[in-house]
Amino acid sequence: MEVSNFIRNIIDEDLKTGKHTKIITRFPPEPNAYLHIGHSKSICLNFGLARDYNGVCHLRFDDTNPTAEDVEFVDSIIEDIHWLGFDWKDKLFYASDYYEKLYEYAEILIQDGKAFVCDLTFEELNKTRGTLKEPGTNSPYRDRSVEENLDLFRRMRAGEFEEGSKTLRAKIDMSSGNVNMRDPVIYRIKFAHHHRTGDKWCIYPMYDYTHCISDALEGITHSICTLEFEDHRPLYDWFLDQLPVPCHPRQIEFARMNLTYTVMSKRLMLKLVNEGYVKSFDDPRMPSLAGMRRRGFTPEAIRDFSDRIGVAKASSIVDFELLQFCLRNDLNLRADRAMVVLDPLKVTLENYPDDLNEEIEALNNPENPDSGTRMIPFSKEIYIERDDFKEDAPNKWFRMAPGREVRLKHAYYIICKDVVKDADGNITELICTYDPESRGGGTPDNRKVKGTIHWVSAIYNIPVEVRLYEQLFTKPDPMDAEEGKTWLDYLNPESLVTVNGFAEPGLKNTKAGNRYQFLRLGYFVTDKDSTPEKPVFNRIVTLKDTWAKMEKKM
RNA sequence: UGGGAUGUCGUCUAACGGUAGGACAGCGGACUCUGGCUCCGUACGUAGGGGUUCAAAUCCUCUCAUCCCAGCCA
Repeated sequence: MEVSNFIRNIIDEDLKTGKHTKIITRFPPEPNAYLHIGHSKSICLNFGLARDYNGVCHLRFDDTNPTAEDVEFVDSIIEDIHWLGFDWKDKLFYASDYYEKLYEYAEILIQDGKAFVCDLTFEELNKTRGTLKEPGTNSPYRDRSVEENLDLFRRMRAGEFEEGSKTLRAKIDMSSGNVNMRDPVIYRIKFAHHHRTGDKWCIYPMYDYTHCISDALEGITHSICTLEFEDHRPLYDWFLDQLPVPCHPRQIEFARMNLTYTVMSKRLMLKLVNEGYVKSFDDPRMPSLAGMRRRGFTPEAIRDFSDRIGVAKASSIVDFELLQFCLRNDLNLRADRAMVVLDPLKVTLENYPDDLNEEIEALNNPENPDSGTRMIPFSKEIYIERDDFKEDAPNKWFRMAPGREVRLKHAYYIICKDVVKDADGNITELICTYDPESRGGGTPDNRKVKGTIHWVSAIYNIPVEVRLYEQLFTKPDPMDAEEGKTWLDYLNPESLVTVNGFAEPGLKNTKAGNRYQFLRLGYFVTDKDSTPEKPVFNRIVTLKDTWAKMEKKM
């Protein structure tokens, strides 16, 4: 699809004026958490730009805080981005690759009198920083000599000082309205083991200092980040202006994505897992890419979704319905159909020969002529969906009801003659007749039937477990809680309903990751818990249900 | 008088002084061996006031609303 947005306008202009002849973007995750659907916007944006403009997108891990980061996350992030369909070839970088260069630049800053070693404690520093409305005050260590600063900084690196006892700070302006400019810390002491550099360093550079220089070292042309970094841009530019860096990338901010019925912060996702509201980080209800992957969402649908939501600077919350649309749109063309009954009601065809065993041919996917056909066993006793029968049916109902004729998908027309009930009045069975002339779903007299329902043989079927997933929350914006409530009060108790159903036998050897449309029910994916003895399916998304909508209005 | 940003159909987004367009959702209909898909039709919007201009979503101005910032996190 064609996309137009303010970032592309900027790039078009830069290419037109000759500011750049080629663009380089980057996706810079910190390896301290799993990726979620919100990240996919940034991933699709950065890699998509590189793809469309014939440029390059780097993957760079922003690993400057060893106490939070771990290889576990670099591995999962790499897996997720690849799964989404993007690749960076040999352009895989780590901010930690630049530690030595970053250190050299810091000495330059000191030599130029633009950075100083500060002995203020954490609390003291906070006190002198001022508030949002009041300016801060200069550190008493601000005017140390270049020689002293250099000596102290080198000794910081050498490990002579305790954690927290000293920092290296940029000398900018303690009275700036932008608190980021109030002599920000650029190095802190941490005696921590880094997942890549090991114990080589005991001082680590801060984000603001590291990010802009990393961008410059990699020749990034457009450094695209989210809105909350807008306040940091003056600092980004300040560092690059002070230092002899190879280029000065342009930072551009866009609004991060929010999605209805979803929480996306790392903290909240962690709580959902740790406190058992979901089973794991790849629980199919989680907004993590791992969860969505297990849920059966396709990378194609997520990329399409990314294109459709666009990019802008106004904060927004996207309807989850759009993602569902993208999913159905993609799956409709690709998922083979299958018949599964989740809530069985037995139907006996009284005029069907006792000893007849037929196989019915069925189209795998009417949207895809190449998908071929399969055979489904038919028998005198079958199961239909309990919902598809109504004893007192309204006029507009054209599924099964006493005396009404319906079509069994791919098979025969049947008419309900009798309803069998137990002592409590529950319907236990339907006695029907079938029209042998209607085999394959049509009759010589071209008789029309309004309703077509799905079914499985009551004899030749396999039991399957089906996990019906819905939104994790009942409120579009769970964070917008009423008085006295929290987001956890809006957890949907029915976000997972597990049912045991019956499927056509062909599903026996399904493999994890296979996707299907269970006719009239929705799209499903085989879960990794699946075995040949007991296939397990996750519902990806339901089909649109016009009848349910009509029923609601009645 | 801290600083920074943002306001366009219900939602997301386009327009770069010249017909406010698209998508999802909604509504109505056609088609259909899935009440799916597809197709057709339809309703709905420039936060508010003032100004500049032949012409303003777009430029100026005031107001209002919302979001972000006081980690040795990113």
